[in-house]
Amino acid sequence: MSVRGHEVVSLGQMDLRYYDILVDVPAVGDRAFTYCCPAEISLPRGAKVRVPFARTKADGYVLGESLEKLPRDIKAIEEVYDLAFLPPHELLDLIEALGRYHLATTAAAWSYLYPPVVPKKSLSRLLKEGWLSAQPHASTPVDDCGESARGLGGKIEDLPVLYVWGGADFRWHHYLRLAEESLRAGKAVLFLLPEIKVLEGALARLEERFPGEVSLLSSETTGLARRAAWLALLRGEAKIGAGTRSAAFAPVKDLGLVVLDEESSPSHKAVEWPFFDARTVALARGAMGARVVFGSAYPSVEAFLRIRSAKWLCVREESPGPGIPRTRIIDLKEYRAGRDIISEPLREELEAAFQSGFRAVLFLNRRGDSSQVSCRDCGSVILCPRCGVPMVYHSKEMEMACHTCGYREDAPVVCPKCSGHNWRFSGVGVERVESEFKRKFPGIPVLRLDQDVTRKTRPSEILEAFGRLSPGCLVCTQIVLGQSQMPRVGLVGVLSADTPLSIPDFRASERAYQLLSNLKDLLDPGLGDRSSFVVQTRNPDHHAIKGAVDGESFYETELQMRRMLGYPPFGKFIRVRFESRSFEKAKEAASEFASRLSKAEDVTVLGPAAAPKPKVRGVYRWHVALKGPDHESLATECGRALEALQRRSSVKVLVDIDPVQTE
DNA sequence: AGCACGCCGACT
DNA sequence: GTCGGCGTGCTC
Repeated sequence: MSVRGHEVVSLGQMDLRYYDILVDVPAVGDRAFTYCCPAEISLPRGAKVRVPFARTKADGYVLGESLEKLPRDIKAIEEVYDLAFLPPHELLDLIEALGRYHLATTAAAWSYLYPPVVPKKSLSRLLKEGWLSAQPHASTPVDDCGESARGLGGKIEDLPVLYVWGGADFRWHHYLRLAEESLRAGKAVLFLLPEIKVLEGALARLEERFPGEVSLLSSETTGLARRAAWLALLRGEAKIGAGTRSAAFAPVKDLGLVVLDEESSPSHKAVEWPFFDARTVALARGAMGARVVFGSAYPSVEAFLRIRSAKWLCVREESPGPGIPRTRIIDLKEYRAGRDIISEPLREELEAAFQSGFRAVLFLNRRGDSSQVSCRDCGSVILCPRCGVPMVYHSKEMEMACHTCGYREDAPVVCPKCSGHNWRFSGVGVERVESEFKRKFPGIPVLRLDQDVTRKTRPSEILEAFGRLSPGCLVCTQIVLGQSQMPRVGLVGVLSADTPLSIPDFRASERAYQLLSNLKDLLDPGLGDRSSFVVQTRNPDHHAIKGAVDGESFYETELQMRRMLGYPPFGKFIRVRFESRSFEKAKEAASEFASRLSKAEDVTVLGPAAAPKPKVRGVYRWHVALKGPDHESLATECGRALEALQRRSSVKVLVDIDPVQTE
């Protein structure tokens, strides 16, 4: 037995044990490697260890004792992470199955079962401190998760859910009622919120009802606090956990209830490999006996279908009834007052609102002044040198900014290509809206809320100032949504509802519907029909726009279209992204993958195409989307095609099962 | 992920 | 002739 270099323990004379270990290095897949450690140290399945791997170190997870001894040098485990954090057996099984579902490695999936900062000890220290006292779950598998769930059993989508459909107060009334019920039965509760802002709001409600009892699992809380919360829930010392996406994995003991709020928020889905979705994780945990509750004011199309087909149980808030805001769709094809973005009918609506002393919100989901600056002489567009997307002009700072990577530079005076100095500014952003508003309503105070303003001022300050205005106007981007301090207003004007519709994504309509509905909810319900919702669009007949204005006709139309095209929830969808520093390589790999799959039965191949962000920080992105009738066959075909694809270290492959956002 | 091994183009 | 490019493969 040779142990090279400056090893901490000399294993030369010792009795050894061998373990099969899954190293958390995506490129090696689920292949196990054998490592050794002193025979006194026994490691249970799922134990997290640090091992030497290639010329570096890697984290790994114990699969079990190795039966066959390899006829070669076997390296020793270097460190062992505190076994107090060992997840229960059933959860390891479940998350392993979830990893397979996502075509991810088991190690990558299991890594989510540990908080980010876990103390670890070297082998020598473990031997000195007396190992056996330090292993709580090693010999006693945790038993309290109801019937042992062998993986996922059936299909994830078929697991039962209670859906709470309504406004925030209505939802939380039910959430808290169900939580109390679960706690009374001695079972723990896990709350999942889409993002940190929403979590803070939820925490206020939770703290009011369960003061001092809520353990925060948010990735924003520091490593140590999160570790303590994690451990308390794992040991059953704490009974209520709350957090964002990654908290869905928290190994809570005796979990009786998982509440996932704002079900339709895309933030529940990770944007990085392996693209886990908190909704899927929550559903999976239902397979271990926890009750799963989803809620939203505007369910996703998938959720709507399951509710309607009675697969999921639903409690729904009664509609508010009288006092519905006046709504108006303005066809921009008719009212195009030159280059102005505030149309004449919208101007009139605003004037009327201001005369009543109301506040108004003008929404446009684009920052800056002009989304594209091009040279009138040679036609060249100013592009980000790193991302290749058009840069946006910000007049106040006289800067060009890349909204993909954040790169900024001074606005050019002369064209770098032809030395011309006649610039064309096209596309409108909120900064242009602000200046146009000032011109049209010189007497009305106006504030702007977007990512650029928030770099210097906190949103809460701006919203507080806005709340004191009467009348007043707030020109804003998406950032207003979910701001807890947002004052209610008498008018909401959507300057263009078309941007979200033009995104090449089958969920574009759904997102536009959600966005418009959420914006409509900024209106003061107390004002009833004195408040108004005004939408400017070039697609006045689009079902997403009509749906947001007159109720939920949206879902029926959208379901029909999705059924016709075989999109979710009527079919399964996988997106595979190919990344490379070389444009050609990324494209080549995507093309080869696509042509390989074009022969497969029951698979529709979309693409290859350059990804919506075709180049990010110097890396080119191509993607291929796959459509098929069920997950099993689609994932199998996808996995097979990827294996057959010749390995190119210069191309990174990222598989996204059930993609939500397309990037 | 790193890092070596190996096979084709510019150069002392 | 060699130096060095990175494409390919391996890591217990």
